[in-house]
Amino acid sequence: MLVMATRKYEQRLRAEAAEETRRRILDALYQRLREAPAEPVSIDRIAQMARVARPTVYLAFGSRAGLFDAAGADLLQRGGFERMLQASAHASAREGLRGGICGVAEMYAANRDVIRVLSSMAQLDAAAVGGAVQRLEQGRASGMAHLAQRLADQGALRPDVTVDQATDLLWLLTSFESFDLLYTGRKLSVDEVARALTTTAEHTLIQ
Amino acid sequence: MLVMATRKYEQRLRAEAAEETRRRILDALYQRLREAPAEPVSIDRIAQMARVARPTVYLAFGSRAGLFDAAGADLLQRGGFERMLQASAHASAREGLRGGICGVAEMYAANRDVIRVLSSMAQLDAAAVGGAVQRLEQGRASGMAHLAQRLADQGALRPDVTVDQATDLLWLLTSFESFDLLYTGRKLSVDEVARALTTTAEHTLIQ
DNA sequence: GTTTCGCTAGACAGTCTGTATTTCAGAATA
DNA sequence: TATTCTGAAATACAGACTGTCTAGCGAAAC
Repeated sequence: MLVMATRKYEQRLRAEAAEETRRRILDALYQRLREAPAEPVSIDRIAQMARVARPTVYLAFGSRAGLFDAAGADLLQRGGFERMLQASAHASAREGLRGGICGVAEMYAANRDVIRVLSSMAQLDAAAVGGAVQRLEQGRASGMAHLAQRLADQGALRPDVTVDQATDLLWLLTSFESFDLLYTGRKLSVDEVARALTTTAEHTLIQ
Repeated sequence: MLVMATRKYEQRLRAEAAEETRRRILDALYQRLREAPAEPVSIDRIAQMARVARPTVYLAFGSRAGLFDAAGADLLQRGGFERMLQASAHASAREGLRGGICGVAEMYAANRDVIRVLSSMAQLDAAAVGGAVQRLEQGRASGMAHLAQRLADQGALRPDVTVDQATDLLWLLTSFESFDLLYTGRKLSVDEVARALTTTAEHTLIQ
């Protein structure tokens, strides 16, 4: 009791089981958001769907915000964010523009309902989603500034457009909100959305 | 008791008092949203700020959703929605395009924080804001379809742009989300936002 | 003076979050 | 196999919020 001989545990199976519990909870959240994206989400409901006790959710994610934060990070990792950045880093900045817009459109479409809720929650209550959304948007902001600079360096920008102005418009056109206004609001297909956004960017920025 | 002789009441002062109570509550809501746009809103808090008992809010607006619905309607009525529609109905469709975009930008800027919360709430929980946001968006949708048609009729559209495509882009560029991505997200001034959106619309749609 | 009505005050049920406590089953070790 | 550790369940609790109900006050309307 007084002196406890510390053992070294490897806990392979246990860590795996814990990880699998986290996955079940995250998947339950995704499922819930997909089947009812415009309804409030209760932790209790998510726990039931994951066949887990409610306190287990807090054990695994710390808080409600932690759960949504983890969902955002999970999306970032598995949702094709890498592929998107890669597409926008094409040697030709013009090609990078096309690839980047197509990339975000596909990424947004693949997880539309989940991103919809995360975005809106972040707007409504900054603390409610942890930092996941901010991190994603931060990455997008610097990515677009970089792309605008490369367009300028390669002489692709219209002469009456500054790098800052190009960054602003790219920021707008690659946002989830822009995508969703056309995809959900106007019922366009992913391809049609990508085409509309690309055409707009090219007409306004490229000479 | 059994037979109640119904009197005719004029209730001038009383109706005025009731109307003034509604106003106080709405103004308290606006104030709260402006001073803390990214925090959850409790009815109790709003009632205290309006120096009114909590049940009075329910008496005046029926429910939480009713309150937000009324706020949306109030914005529609007083927020310059009329002026905006008027501006986009200029004889020249080209001028209507410019005026419409400037009009929405000013309207959005005047009540940015309130519209921000109403929009996000509508996305997260359709029932939480009544029909106010849907009605506003419905009006904007038909307005933009109308404007696109007039641009086509007056031969102002690029030959490679259909009326539907023009409607889609106008829908995107006149949205609150587009405005706010530039205004709050990129810290542009109202004029700069209006100019960016107008330039984009003209380069992409107008020949 | 009497009636009416907007509003207050207080209490209540129900739902949600977040936390603490106890307990169990099974994995990790010896 | 026996022991120890630990992820998770079960339960209960405090606190905040919504929405509703009651009783009652005070002032306007008659």
